[in-house]
Amino acid sequence: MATIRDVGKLAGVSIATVSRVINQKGYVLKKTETAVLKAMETLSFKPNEMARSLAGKSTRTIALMIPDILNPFFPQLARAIEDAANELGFTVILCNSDHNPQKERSYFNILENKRIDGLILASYTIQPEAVLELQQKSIPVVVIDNSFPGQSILSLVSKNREGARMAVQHLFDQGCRKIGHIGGPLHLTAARERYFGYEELCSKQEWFVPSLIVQSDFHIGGGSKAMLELLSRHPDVDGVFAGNDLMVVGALKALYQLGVKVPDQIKLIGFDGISLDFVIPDLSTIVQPIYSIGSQAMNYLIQMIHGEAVEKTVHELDVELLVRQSTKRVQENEE
Amino acid sequence: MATIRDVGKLAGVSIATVSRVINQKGYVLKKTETAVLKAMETLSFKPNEMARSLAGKSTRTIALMIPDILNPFFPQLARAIEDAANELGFTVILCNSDHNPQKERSYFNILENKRIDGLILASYTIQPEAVLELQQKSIPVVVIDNSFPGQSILSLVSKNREGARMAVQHLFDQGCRKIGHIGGPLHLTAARERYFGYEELCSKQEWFVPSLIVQSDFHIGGGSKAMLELLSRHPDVDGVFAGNDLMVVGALKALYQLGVKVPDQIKLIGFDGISLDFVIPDLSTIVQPIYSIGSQAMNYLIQMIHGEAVEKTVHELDVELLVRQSTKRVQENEE
DNA sequence: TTGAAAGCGGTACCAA
DNA sequence: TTGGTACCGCTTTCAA
Repeated sequence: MATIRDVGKLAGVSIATVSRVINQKGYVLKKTETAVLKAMETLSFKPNEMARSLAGKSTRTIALMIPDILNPFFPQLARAIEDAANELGFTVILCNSDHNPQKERSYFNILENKRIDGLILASYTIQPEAVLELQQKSIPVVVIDNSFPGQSILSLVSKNREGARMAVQHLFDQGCRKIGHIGGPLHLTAARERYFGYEELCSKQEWFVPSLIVQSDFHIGGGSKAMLELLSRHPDVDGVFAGNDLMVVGALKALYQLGVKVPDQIKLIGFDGISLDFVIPDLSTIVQPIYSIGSQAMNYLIQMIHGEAVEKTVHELDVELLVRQSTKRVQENEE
Repeated sequence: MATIRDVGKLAGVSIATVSRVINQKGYVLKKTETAVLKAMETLSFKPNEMARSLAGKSTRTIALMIPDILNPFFPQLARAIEDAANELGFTVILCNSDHNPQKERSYFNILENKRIDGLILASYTIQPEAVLELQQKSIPVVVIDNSFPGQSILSLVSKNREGARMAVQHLFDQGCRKIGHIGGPLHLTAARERYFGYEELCSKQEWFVPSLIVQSDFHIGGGSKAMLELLSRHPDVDGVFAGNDLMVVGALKALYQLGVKVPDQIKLIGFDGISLDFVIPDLSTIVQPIYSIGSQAMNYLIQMIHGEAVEKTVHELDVELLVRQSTKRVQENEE
C-alpha cells in the first residue's frame, strides 16, 4: 500500500508538500499540486487514518452507546446519527450496553483507548459522575433520552410531561371518562415525567383513584400484564395512556385475547412513535422526534469536538400528537 | 495522558519492557512486571490503540455494512455481530448503505483509510467483483443474506428454498387447498429461492395458476397491495405464503380492513422470524437463525483475519418452522 | 531478561 | 513556495 513517501518520490517533491496537498493547507503551486494529485492517483494512494490520528489530528470517529439496538427506539436513533456523522465525515462505533454498568465501563475504556472524538450516550443506569469524568478527560459527551439537571452535561430529551398531557387530553376529547395509566419504571426520568403528566390532568378528576395507575416495565409482555391487572381493578376503564408504544402493543394483545374491542370499548394511546406500522389497529401516540434527536445530538457533539461553546444543559424537544385508529370515536369508526 | 515512556520512567525500565508486559509477550521477570503494572496503575495508563495499530498490529475494528438498520431484520444481525465482536475484543463500525452503490463505494474507501480488519457485508446491489477487489487488498469479507456461487467469496445464507417448502407444506397440512404467494423482488436471491420453493410444491397441483403469484417488494405497504391484488384475482385463496414477514403484516392489515378473518378464512405464513411480537394474531413463519448468522459471520471473519484457512464458499444455515396463530386450523382456534 | 533504536505513515514547525 | 526533520505512541528486531 502506497505511502506519502511513495507519492512524494513519484511526484518529485518532499513528503511535506504531499501532506500539504492532502490537507489543502499551506502554499502549493497549482503545478506541483497537479503533479502530486496525479501521483496519488496512479499509486491509488489512501492516507492512513491511523497515522494521521496519531500525528495529532482527530480520529473522526464517534461512539454511540445504547442499551440495545433490538429495542425499536434505537435503530431510528442510530440511523439519524449515522446519517449525520456520515455527512460530516465521521464514522460511528456501535455499543450495546444492556443496561449493564460493567459493560459500560468496559466500553468507556475501549473508547478511550481508541481515542474516539466523542460519545453519544443513551443510558439509564449511568451516573452523572461517570459522564463528568469523561468530560474531564476532554471526551465530549451528549446524553440523549435522559437528563441530569443542574449538572454541566448536555442532554437532549423530549417534552415528556407535556406529551403525556397531550395524550391524556386527547383521550378526554375523544370522550373517555375513566382513564388509566400503564407506566414505565419510575427510575427512568422519561417514565416519571409521563406519569406526572397523566397525574396532573387526572388526579383532580372525581373518578380518579390511584389504582388506575399500574406500574410496568416498558416492554410488550409487561404491557399485557398491566392491562389485565388494570382491567381486573377497573372493568370500566374506557381509555388508557401507556408510557410507551411497546406497552400499548402488549395491552392491545391482552385486550384482543379477551375480545375487548379497541377503540370501541377502550381507547389506547402510547408514547414514542415507533413500530407503528406493525400493529393493527393503527396506534395513536405521542411522536418523539427521534430522528431529529439523533441529528441534533450529532450536531451538538461536533460543536463540542470543534471546541465551540455550547450550553451544557438540558435541551427539550417538541413532541406531536398523532391521532389514528386506536383512539377513534366509535361513531367515527363506523365509516 | 500517560504514555508508555511515562510508565517506563516511573517503573525504572525501558519502553521495550513496558511493551512486553502490555502484550504479555517475551521474557519479563515477575518482579519487573509487577513494578510496571503498578506504574501503569498509578498513572492510569491506557495504551493508545492508534499507535499500536500504526506500529503494525491490527485495528481490532471491523465494519458492518447493511442497507438500513431501520429494517427490523438488521438490528438482530447487528446485535449478534456486536456481541461476538465485543467478546473477541473487536469494535464494530456501523454503515448504512441504503442500497446505494455510490454510498457503498464511499464507505469502502473510508474503511480502507481506517485500515479496518474486516467487513461483514449485507448488500443486494453489490457486484461480486467489488468484493473480490476488497479481498485482493487483503481485506477479509463475509457476505450475509446473499451469495455468489462459484466465486471465491465466503457467504452465509439461510436455506431459503427448503424453508419455503416447509411453509407451503405446513399450509397444506393445515388444510389449505388454494395457496397464493406474495413474492419479494426477484433480483434478490433470497426472494427468488423462496419463490422457487413455493413453485416446486404448488405448480403441480391441479388448482395452480400463475396468477396465484403476486410480485411485491418485501415491505409492509407492498404486502397490503399484493394481498388485495391476490384477493381480487382469486377470492377463494385460503392460504398465503409471503416471501417475508413484513409483507405478511401488510397482508394482515389489508385483510383486517376487509373484515376477512385470519386464520379462519385465510391462513398466512411468512419468512424471517422478525418483529413477531408486534403483530396480532401471532404470525406463523419460517425462522431464520439471524442471531446465529451474525455470530457465525463474525467467527468466520475472525478466522480470515487471523489468516486461518476457511472455505470461501456459500454456507447454508437451517431454518425452522414456527407455528402460531395465523395458520391454526379453525377448529383448533376455538379453544 | 532487558534496552537501544529503527520504523509504522503521517503532521507541522522552521529554514531555506 | 518548498524541504528537512522532529515528533505522535507503540512494536519489534538485535545486542548486550
